[in-house]
Amino acid sequence: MATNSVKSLGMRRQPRQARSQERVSQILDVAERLFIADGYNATTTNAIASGAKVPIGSLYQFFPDKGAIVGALAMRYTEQLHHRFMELDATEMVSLNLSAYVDRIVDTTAQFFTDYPGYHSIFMQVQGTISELEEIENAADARLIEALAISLSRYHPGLAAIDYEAISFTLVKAIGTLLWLSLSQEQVLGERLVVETKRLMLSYLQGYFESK
Amino acid sequence: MATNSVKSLGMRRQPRQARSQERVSQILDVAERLFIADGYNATTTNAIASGAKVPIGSLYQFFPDKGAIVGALAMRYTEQLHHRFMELDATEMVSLNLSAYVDRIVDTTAQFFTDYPGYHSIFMQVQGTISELEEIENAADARLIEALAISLSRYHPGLAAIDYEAISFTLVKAIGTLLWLSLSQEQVLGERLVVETKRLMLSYLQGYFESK
Amino acid sequence: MATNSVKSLGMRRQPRQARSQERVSQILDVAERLFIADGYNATTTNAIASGAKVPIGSLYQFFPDKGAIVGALAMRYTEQLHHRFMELDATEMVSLNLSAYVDRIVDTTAQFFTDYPGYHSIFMQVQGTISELEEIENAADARLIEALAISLSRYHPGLAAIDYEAISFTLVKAIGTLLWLSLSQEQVLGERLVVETKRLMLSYLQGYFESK
Amino acid sequence: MATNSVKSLGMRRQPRQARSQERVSQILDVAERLFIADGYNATTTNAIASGAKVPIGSLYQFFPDKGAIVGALAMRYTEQLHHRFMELDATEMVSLNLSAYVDRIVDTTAQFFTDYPGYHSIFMQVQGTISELEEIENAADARLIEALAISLSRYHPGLAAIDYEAISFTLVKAIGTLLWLSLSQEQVLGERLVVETKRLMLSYLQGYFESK
DNA sequence: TATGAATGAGACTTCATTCAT
DNA sequence: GATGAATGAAGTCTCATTCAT
Repeated sequence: MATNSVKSLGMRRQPRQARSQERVSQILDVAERLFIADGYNATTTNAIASGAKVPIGSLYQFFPDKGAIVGALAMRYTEQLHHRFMELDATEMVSLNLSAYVDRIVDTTAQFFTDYPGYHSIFMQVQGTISELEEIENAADARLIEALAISLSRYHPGLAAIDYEAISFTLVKAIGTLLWLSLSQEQVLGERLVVETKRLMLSYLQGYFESK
Repeated sequence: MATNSVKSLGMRRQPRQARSQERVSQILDVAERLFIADGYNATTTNAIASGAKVPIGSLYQFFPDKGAIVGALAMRYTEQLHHRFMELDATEMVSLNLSAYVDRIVDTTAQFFTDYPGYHSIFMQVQGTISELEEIENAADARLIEALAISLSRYHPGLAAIDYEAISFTLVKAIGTLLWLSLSQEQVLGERLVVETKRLMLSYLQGYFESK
Repeated sequence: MATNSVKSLGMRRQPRQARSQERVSQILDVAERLFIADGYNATTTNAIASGAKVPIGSLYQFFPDKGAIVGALAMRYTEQLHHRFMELDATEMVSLNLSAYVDRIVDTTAQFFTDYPGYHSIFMQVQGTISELEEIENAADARLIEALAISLSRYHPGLAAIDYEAISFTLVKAIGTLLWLSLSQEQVLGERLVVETKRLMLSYLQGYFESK
Repeated sequence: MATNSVKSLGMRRQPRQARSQERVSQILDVAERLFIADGYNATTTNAIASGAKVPIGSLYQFFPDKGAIVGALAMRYTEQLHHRFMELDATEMVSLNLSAYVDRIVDTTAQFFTDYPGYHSIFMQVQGTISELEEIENAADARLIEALAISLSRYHPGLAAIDYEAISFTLVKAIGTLLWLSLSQEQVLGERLVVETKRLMLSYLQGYFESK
């Protein structure tokens, strides 16, 4: 029944023209907003299309199905994450003391969640429902984990690669959860949560870096 | 899986008779399984009913709507959590050294997630979608957080109440996420994740308890 | 499937005991109220039963099905109508002039509709849906029509029986509609409508009675 | 039955293309037939859709819900009524004597009910059940009443506007009921009822017009 | 290529009625 | 006889996706 048998991982057609790219962007923006506001299932593809002022038919020219929209959203987040960490990496992190290093990372991540509130909220909802997502999402986090692992190994060399991986995985997931939660808490608790997140990360890294 | 009693809150009728309680349990067991396997939205009330060998009409005699089923599931988890921590509390935790104390808590939590794999998986999916859930889930976690706060204050007195709260909140959420993730990882990474979780918690608590 | 194959026209079991009669009365009172308020279909038999504080099982011991409740309601109206007209008949109507005679009849009818606002409202909704009703309702109106025919023939003899019938039919239906409508109109229009109803009836009868 | 255009008010989408208009007409025709035959509540939207050979989804593209179908039916009747009375108005009614004038009006109305047997039958059933209907239906009758009031004031000037309104209201409702009933009576009684309706109207108007 | 009307499987839920206790 | 939990057919309406124009 589907004329398109290629289960593309992302989009059906790579938009090459300016207008198309704009449209895809519009669609993703609207989808993100609606997914956050109403939930993934309550958001209809028609609502996304009309919200983005794009004919539903056109939407399906860019995305093979509803899941692909979340997929593309995931890709977009991944790009952003990558971008942010490249920026972070450009600074002279190595010269910082551990506390400052931790601050930088946590603050950057917190900022990311503030800028992209859908990152967690959307993907949590879709967990296990959309098979295509698994790969993308894991990819997104994996990239982040890898970037952190590299940063850690640069900041404090000497551990095994597997250790950097494990530490990075643990931190990315724990920090991600805590900072995401901090957003939905009332002011005071939210801020305290950021402080605790830093303390958690700092203590953890100290255990690895300063135990000799 | 469990034939314990379930407190209402969204339930239409309190099942008083043995047969009814069994049915409700059946429904919840099947619902849990399907929610985990297919996701909340992909799971139909009819599938739950037929899976539990209960007429759909009967299902709706116990639960006003689909959301109430997740609600009841949440309550059931809450009961279990409470139960587990009461058991833990009964042991002489205070006499343990910090490392052993942490081990106990993490292992207990890990066991809980193994026994109730739906705890995280289901609730993450429904985040923000089901309003009635919010309260239940928050209540569930709040209870857990409070229990941990009390345990911590007993184990190592001297901090302000607000600090125990913050530490407990941080730990419950971080540990919850990490242990939940450990379940879906391959053997080796999964086990390593448990180790890291303990290390994370231990370092963090040491920072609070051993800094003088 | 039905253990009771006797499609009784009214009730399943004639309540002989005081408590039963009271219960039937309760049921009909509640049913009337709900039918008017929510409409026939939106009113559930369970709502009627619980409103009347009668177990649903008992309700079905008095009434074979939902339709029978409307049927019984119709019967009750019929009785009342009959009763009212017997009372009216007892007075010395013959001695009144035509205008006073008309006033009496219209006012009595208006009073009846005020006392039993369900009379029209319920039966209109059910038109054609409940076959058993047809007979009852027709019977109800037929009885009224016959009573008016007799009254008219007494008041002004000399016409053929068929004429009294036709006149009475015409009047009962026209007056019924107008007075029923007058109830749902705002004060002023409602009262005017009663006046016009009298005028309509008076003119019509004058055309028959005073044309010589 | 009629392929005329239908004004929105409860319609989801204004059908602009010929095919759509035809579909809407089809839906309304079938709905009318089923509502009359089985009653409003016993008629399912699926039955209407399949009867009209229109997918259920398409039906719901034109009508937001079941009630809107009755609403559209009401609008269609209103259009027809207006049309008929415009035609009647075009003739030289003023030159007729009262008896002929009454004949014209009653015959026209009788013809309308014959052509649109659903007019009364359907709306009586739904009285008070469908809120959106109230406005439409009242509008339909109101338009008819106003048209008659104008006709009366032209035919026999000299009364107050309020009187024409009251007379017209009274006549429209009374005549409507009687002629509608005449349709469901056996031949002889039906014809007699039309005669009586004319007599009723004539006497009533004579009382107003010839009383000096 | 772009559009948006059309499609129909299927979701959730209700409620008249029964019958085991 | 009295009770009310149990039943499941059936109703209304949604929405992801297609395809004729």
